[in-house]
Amino acid sequence: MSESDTREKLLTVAARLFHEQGYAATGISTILREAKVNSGSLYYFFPTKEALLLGVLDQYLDRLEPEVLRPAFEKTNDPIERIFAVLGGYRQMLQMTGCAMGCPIGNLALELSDSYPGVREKLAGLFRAWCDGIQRCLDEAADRLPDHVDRGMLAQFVLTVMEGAMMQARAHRSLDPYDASMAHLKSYFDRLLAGA
Amino acid sequence: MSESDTREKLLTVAARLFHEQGYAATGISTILREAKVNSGSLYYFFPTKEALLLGVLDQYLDRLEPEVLRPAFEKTNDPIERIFAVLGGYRQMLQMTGCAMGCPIGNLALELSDSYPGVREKLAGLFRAWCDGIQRCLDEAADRLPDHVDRGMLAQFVLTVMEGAMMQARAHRSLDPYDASMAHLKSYFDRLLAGA
DNA sequence: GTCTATATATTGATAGAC
DNA sequence: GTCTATCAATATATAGAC
Repeated sequence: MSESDTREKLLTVAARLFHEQGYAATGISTILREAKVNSGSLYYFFPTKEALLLGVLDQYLDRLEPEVLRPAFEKTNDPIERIFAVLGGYRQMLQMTGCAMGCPIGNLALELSDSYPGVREKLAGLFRAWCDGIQRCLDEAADRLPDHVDRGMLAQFVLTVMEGAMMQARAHRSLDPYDASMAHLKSYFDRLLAGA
Repeated sequence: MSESDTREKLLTVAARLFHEQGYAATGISTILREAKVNSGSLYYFFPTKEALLLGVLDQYLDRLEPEVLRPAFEKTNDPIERIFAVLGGYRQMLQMTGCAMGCPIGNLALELSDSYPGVREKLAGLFRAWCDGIQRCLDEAADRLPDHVDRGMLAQFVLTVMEGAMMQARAHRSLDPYDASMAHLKSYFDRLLAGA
């Protein structure tokens, strides 16, 4: 196994465990066991557990465009439908995990925004990048939206609804709250687009 | 100090620390030190750390009506304004903590929905109770809302937006995302109320 | 870069006197 | 109900040979 394979494997396993169990609840020893890597190797690449987390967050940023946004955008050419295609992707993730796991970024944001400043900044950067993707869609649909709408703020609202909806779906172990919130978001968009 | 004073103090300190640091990141020893209580006393009242958490959640449910809903409802008689008064209360909490702490229930929901079944159910119960409070307002305003609106789902949407907005405020350490999302929620309500 | 062995602190929880 | 002392397990991290 090449050097960077080990690094990648550690990032993959750590990302999965942080997502499944949370950061604090995931022990280094569990990561080592599941990645089949020894302690010395992990600490060769990542001096601390926090550094490993930062690596995981960097990886999420790298994968946002190719694995989250682009696949959804490819489903349709209508910019507003593209936004709801992204939201549909998260619904699929909920469905596949029985509404157990939620958004990996959102989970970490509420678990440890405060604890580590560097982590908080990276999480904020991830949210900003996600919103940028949504805003690109909104900008494309600018002529269909009322003039007074701040498209950056509207993108932020879309993220807000998505994260809140995933939280509710997870807490209730049901897609219903997610679908209900998506329906209202859709209704809001319909009204915005109609009353331009 | 009377027996139940000790229990109350443990619940108060544990609630604060779980809110500030998260559940997994909060050690029993820290709770004992800050509550000035000895190990034996804690385990007399709560057989495990999880039981202590369940106690904290029970306390949150007890205090929802008197400390969250009623104070907000007393600020105005208009049922829709009452909803936004509740949301304003959370804004105040964000402001007082420099956007550091977020919603105690939401934080716990994303940290440990999956880990402990009993905990997840109590969290879901808390969310349901909160939504019930909002729905009472919506029911009062039923004649001003379009007939097709499911008021339970709309209450759920209000919670979704509130939780998502608190997450964003915390991640960005700024009230702006919270205010932006509240403005959009208000705009949605205005459109619903106008187009009844 | 990887290996094994280990250090040190802290974790949640218990025992038994009072 | 509260106290002190302590347990066994686990935590993150390190040392040093290979």
